[in-house]
Amino acid sequence: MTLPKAAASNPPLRRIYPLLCAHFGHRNWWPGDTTLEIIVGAILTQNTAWSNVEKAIGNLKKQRLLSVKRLREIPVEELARLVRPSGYFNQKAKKIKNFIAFLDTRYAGSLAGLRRAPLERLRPELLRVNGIGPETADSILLYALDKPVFVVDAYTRRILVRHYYFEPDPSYDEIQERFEKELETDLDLYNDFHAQIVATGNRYCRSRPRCAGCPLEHLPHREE
DNA sequence: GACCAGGCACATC
DNA sequence: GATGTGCATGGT
Repeated sequence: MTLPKAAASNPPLRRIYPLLCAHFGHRNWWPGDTTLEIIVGAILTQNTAWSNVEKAIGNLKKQRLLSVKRLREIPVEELARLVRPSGYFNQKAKKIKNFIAFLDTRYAGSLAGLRRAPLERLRPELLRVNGIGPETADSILLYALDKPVFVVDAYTRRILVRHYYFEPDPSYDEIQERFEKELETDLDLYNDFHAQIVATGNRYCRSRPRCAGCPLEHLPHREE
């Protein structure tokens, strides 16, 4: 693996965290109150701005739908209507239903049972649910179920590539493996580090970056 | 009006 | 295995 010379002067990955944390403060993530709300939010936020997800979650809360029982009973068309503001609403309604069906089949509909299962078993199971890919699975595992997996998202990829930690188009697994290898296995660190990355992405490193003031501004970075 | 946002599945080569 | 496409709303 060859990286440009600029990468040589980069601090190790784990040193990025304190830089971000000093800037944004401890984030105390995920934005959601219950296990189920976090799981639903993880599905609804796929390729979607969080502000839109909030509207959809608000609709679900208003209808008291954030329970396994109510989500099991509601017709998928009705669910789609309620999550409409989050975009891809037909697909996302199905995905939520798919998760509930998985929970019913494998864990007798019990979130507590799900939470008790070991990570090594849970991750492959979640990835087999249609509509749950690596990021959604890992968000559920880390933020809803307190399992120590590092979540990789578009911001993670964009920021690390821009600062020469990876060549363009790194794979999900490649990025995740590197974080998990170079960091202590620590739930709170995984939780807050990813939250810091999202804060950085939202504020400074969207597809059209605004680097001025970014806590990583002084690191070597690719142009454009 | 164009572009973008905390993906994923599926078709095709 | 790599690449392309559909899915869709709401903010800038």
